[in-house]
Amino acid sequence: MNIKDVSERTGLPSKTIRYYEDIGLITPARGENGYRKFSESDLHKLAFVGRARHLGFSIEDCRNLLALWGDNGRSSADVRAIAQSHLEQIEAKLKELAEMRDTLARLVHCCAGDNRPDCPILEDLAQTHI
Amino acid sequence: MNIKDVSERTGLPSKTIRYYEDIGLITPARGENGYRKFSESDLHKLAFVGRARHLGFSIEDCRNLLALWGDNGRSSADVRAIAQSHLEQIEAKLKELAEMRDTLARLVHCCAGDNRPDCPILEDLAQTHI
DNA sequence: GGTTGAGCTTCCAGTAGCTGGAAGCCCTAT
DNA sequence: ATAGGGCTTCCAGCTACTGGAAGCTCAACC
Repeated sequence: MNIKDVSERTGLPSKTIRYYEDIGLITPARGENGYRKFSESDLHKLAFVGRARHLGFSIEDCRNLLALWGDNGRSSADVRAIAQSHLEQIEAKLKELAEMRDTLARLVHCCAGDNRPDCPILEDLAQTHI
Repeated sequence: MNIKDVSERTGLPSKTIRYYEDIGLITPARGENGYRKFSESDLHKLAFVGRARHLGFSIEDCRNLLALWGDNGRSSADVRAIAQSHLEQIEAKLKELAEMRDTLARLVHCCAGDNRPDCPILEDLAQTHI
């Protein structure tokens, strides 16, 4: 299968698929013309990575998850540890973003948004604690 | 004032302050020895940017906010538009992250996390919709 | 006066995860 | 034969810094 078909079936852009080969996530075969020839296994790996990325896992996490997926002697604890750690990072990020949202929402709400210069948003940013 | 003092007073790393000069957010004066000489105005601008960044504004937003801050003829509507747009992006990101968290939390919860290979996390990632 | 160490400078490279574009080969259809 | 689309590689750029090397400057100490 050529790259475009793989792209359509996995939903990943061709550029991304080439990139994933570059960094060693997959190693598709090559035809005599130099074209990549993707196997069903390549396809499954790409789809796996696509879903892991969709859940926000880093490429390095994806690499480790792929390896565990292919390792019949794995311990589910290892998988769980990766997911747990990632979950904690997401929760931290969520907290940070929620704080930003609260502050911003308050400021936006307070700002008249008219043609006068007075603006609580700028006032807040300019507050000097130096 | 030298860069380290500015770093301590604003909480921004020296590297970051130099970077902000590089990209034109500030233009501190120079002493005869070539050292940057920061004015109070530079300090306030850096603190302003620091707080805007803390609220997640992009550098380009910061640049625009700085310009509006320094423009007495501004309309608060322009400031509000930047903040509103940023707020919407944060809300979108929050939603995305919350979905990730929900899925991940469910998967992590379902995974035994022992020394057996069976793992609902991998099973979920490997689900073939191709 | 000399030396040492900290602080300052510039410049280059690297981070994450792609993405865009250029130059050029290959394949199929007309 | 030629036109087009698809494939290839390679290089550059995106965000917002950050690390490190090489080298100048300054203040302090002997």
